[in-house]
Amino acid sequence: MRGRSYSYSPSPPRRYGGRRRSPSPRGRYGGRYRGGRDRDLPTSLLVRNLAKDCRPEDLHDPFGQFGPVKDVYLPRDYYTGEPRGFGFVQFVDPADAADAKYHMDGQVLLGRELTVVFAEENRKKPQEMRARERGRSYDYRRSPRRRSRSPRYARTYSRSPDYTPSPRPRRYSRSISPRDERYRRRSYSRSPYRSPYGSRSPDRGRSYSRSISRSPGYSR
DNA sequence: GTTGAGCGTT
Repeated sequence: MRGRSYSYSPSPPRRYGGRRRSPSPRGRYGGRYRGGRDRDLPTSLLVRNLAKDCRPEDLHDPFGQFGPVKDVYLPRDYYTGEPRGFGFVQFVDPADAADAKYHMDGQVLLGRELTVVFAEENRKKPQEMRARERGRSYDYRRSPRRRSRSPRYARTYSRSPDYTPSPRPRRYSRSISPRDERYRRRSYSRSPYRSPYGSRSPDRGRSYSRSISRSPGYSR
């Protein structure tokens, strides 16, 4: 239980300044980094001002001209499913990312001027976002699904042409669902599908089901 | 090996 041990971080985490957005127009990677270490350069670009109907393909295509794109991800609202209007394009080579940023920044895509910057923050995990849900509007949790039945379908990322969406035959997904949250409030292990009394077919053999649950009143 | 609820949505 180390919770958040950032004391052990030998590398000083780059301070993003909290909420204050760093007004670095040039950014620290304005030009070519003469350190020689390319790995230090970010490979993820944050593309802002995307059209609502912008798809990962639309980004992957133009951005891919500068180099192999590792991944394109368009975050969407988890509850409403609406596109947030920005996306991430990750390159394999940071040099390509810098090049793409330079060239694509200001370009018009789908009638919108793109704003490309380097992704500063690291990727966020769902668990991290879950904590964020507290700060969010409370009303949003009431209607989590707007487009699909499950948020799983809300994903709009294209990673690979052959990406397998993790076809889990398991129907009882333990995944955290905005709706599922309500269930966890009260019971932890209780399955909503199974009632303690399990009256699945009350019409049929009701006395029968009873006998299964308990001894048929046979000798106490 | 990774993370799909990624920060900058009008």
